[in-house]
Amino acid sequence: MRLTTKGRYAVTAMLDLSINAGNGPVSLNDISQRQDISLSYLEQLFSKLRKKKLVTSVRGPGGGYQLSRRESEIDVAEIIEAVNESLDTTKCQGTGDCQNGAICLTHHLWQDLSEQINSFLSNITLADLVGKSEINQIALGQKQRHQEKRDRDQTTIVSSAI
Amino acid sequence: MRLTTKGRYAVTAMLDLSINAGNGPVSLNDISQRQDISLSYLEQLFSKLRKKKLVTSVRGPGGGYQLSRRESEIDVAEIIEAVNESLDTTKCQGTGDCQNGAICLTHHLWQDLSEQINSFLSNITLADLVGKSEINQIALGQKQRHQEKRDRDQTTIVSSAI
DNA sequence: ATAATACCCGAGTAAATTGATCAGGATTAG
DNA sequence: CTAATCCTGATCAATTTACTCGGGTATTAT
Repeated sequence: MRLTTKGRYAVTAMLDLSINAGNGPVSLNDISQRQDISLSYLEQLFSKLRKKKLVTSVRGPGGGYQLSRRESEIDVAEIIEAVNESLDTTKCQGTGDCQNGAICLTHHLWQDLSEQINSFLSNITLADLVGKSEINQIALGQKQRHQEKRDRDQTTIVSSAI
Repeated sequence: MRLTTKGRYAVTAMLDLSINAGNGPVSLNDISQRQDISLSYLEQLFSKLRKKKLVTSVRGPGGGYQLSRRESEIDVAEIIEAVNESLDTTKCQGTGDCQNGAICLTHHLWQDLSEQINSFLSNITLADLVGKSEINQIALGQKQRHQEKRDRDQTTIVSSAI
């Protein structure tokens, strides 16, 4: 098992998408700024999320990404799996041939752990996360900082045009 | 978080130690053969386990390693942590400064998951694992194959001495 | 039409980690 | 003394991560 920045970024970005939906598609540029994730890296992650049909894309100006299902029907486990991070903790990926063909001493332990992790994460949907007050608090702060940055950039453009 | 062969090997080796204790110290050579783990790699892992006081060592012929506490007082979580695999899944290692100083959108999610994993693994001791019938079955097969290998090696030595 | 916006795609890369090997010491039982 | 065993450190190939770069292509606003 491996749970690194990759899976965390994917979940974070999907959550950002949920929270900031409502005004049409959300661009990766906005997510990149709000969540502090490199744009190119986001593109790679969303390519996988799109292939796994978790999001749909709209090209061109005003375009971006949208959730392809309702928030309540996308759980955290499938987002992590979509970006290729396996939640399985066994050596043999569950097959049971961990020690040259035979089962290893600790196979059952890892299998049980994998089930625990999986049931925990697949029972949490984006809707659950969006419903949490702490998360909305954090998101609010991020939106404000993002808006301020936009304003600054705008000022820069105007002043450089003078 | 990272749960790879390293942590699995450590738990497997400690379990082997529990099962095959009783006739004095267990040598890494035996564990290596029974569990199919490279001897040098085992040495690296046991160096860490010793520093974390989970095992004690006896040098010289007939030497090996022993558990430094009772089986019922060593849990799986501490074995994994002893070999440097953190069970924490947050980006910030729990501090809460995940996004340049501020807390990130998904901090609480990963914190909850980490607690789940930790409480699961720290509630399982070596004694619990040794008590499972499946595990003893597997261990029995490993002991037999190990004994057979010993016999073969012995024959080889004898015949080469002729 | 044209330019701007945004998605799309593949190659490349530094740093870290993993799992392993090798070479040598130190310690102790027989 | 000698063999078994622990102990230590160096080194290594392979893999992965998180990221950058350089180019596309589709769509829309002007």
